[in-house]
Amino acid sequence: MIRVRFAPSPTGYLHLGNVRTALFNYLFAKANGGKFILRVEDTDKERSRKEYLESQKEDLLWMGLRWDEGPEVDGPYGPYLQSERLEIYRTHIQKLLDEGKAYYCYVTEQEVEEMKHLAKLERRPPHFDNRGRNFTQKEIEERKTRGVKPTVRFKIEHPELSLHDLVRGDVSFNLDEMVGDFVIQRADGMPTFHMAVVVDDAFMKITHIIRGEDHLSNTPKHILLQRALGFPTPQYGHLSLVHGPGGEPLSKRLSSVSVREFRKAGYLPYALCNYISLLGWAPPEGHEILKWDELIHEFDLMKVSKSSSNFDQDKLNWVNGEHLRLLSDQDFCRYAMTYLKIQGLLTKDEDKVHGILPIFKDNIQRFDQLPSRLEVLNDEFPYEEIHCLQTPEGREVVQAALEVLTVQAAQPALDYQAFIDGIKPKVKVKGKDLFHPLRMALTGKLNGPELKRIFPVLGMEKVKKRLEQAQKS
RNA sequence: GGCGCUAUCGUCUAGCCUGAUCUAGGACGUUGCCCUCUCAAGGCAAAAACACGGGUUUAAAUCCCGUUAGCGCUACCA
Repeated sequence: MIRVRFAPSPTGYLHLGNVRTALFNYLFAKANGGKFILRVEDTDKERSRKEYLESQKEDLLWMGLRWDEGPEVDGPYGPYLQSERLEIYRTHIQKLLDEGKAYYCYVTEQEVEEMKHLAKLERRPPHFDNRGRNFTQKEIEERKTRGVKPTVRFKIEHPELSLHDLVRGDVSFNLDEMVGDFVIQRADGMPTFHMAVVVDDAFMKITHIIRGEDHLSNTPKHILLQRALGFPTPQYGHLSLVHGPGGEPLSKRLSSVSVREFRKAGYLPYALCNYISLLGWAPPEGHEILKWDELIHEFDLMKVSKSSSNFDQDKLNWVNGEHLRLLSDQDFCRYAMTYLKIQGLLTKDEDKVHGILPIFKDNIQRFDQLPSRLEVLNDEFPYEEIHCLQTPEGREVVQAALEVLTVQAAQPALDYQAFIDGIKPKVKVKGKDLFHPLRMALTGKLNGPELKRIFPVLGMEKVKKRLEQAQKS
């Protein structure tokens, strides 16, 4: 049974890079009949915040990435918040201590800083020199009386290590050149990330660890820890990082790529997933627009690119537009209404909005373009471009349209084709010069759905009123 | 600085492992044309890339070495 996890720390909002990792985990699990687990890495008391945790869960759910085990869902290996698992880490740290694989280190944080500083000056690799390993009993006593609180460090004994990474292939490390003995328990008694991850992944029976490339250099530490504790080593897959449009690394500060912003902008969640999947991966058949089920079926972790990629808003917009067009009118309305309601943008009569929504389907890429489109329903609206109404030709068109209306007034329903056919012989212009003033007069905009479709929803009375309004401009 | 990772059109990528089928394919974007009595949507077409330098080979985008550039890690953050 394949078991994967997504393990965010609640120190900010989820962004494109985070959810890509989550998505790839999810897709990998689902394609293989496995389980997707959510674990919260909140051992950093300073930076972890409850509101971030809530927003992260909310965003994940919105994306459609429902976890099989985790907060609120539970499962056989909980709890799923690291802050509630402290006892488990403690016993394992004790075990390492008892077996001499780790030791209390009385070197202060300040000393470590100095060491690093000095190393930098001397142009040496700035890593810990393991001095705490060899303190005499006297030195330790002396430091204890000074009030020094010890950390626990893991002894690195076998620094040579290589692994086969699911996405990167064979990778090898020599820890001697990278780091010294590393901290597994802080002076305040809290476990560090390395300790917690290793213990949790083992206890939660994680088989595949799919995470960002930023963890690649941590992996040897984790493997060493697993060996020392007698845990199996899971399969690793390190995903390349996603960068911003300019090639700069994505950071939590860039709110423009946070899931919340995408949600606000009116993207379809699975369109977003579809786009994200395209970052570093290409569907074998070349069809890039994939429905949720197809995505699960086609996605292949082994085919994910090793190099990092840049986020491209234009392509996301295109993907979303394509998905919008794939929707039935009914579904389009449902999604659109939900969006408008949640974002508090539904300021007009619900039935009216509902009735007109489908005509915009071919015309928008995201739902946040809807409010502007819906202005057609207003009794008054600004003209986006008044110029075409003020030219002699423009006035002629409006005038002619009004004349046709009075002639047709006797008829029960306004017929679009008859309306246009009526106007044509009365004016010299045609094509663009004919339709632009009409569109402007009726909708106030340069573009939008076909006039043919706008016409019936407006009705005779409104059309007439608008033309008269345009005449005055 | 050390260690690790990466390198194909502006962007996302196919091809690389298993050299010849690559005058390098697709998609977004861009430009042009068509469709429609308008914009958009749709259709068609064009411009656009193997980072650089050395090898190996009859033959290299593909294998090897080096250079350059970017990124990551180098925390008592995760």
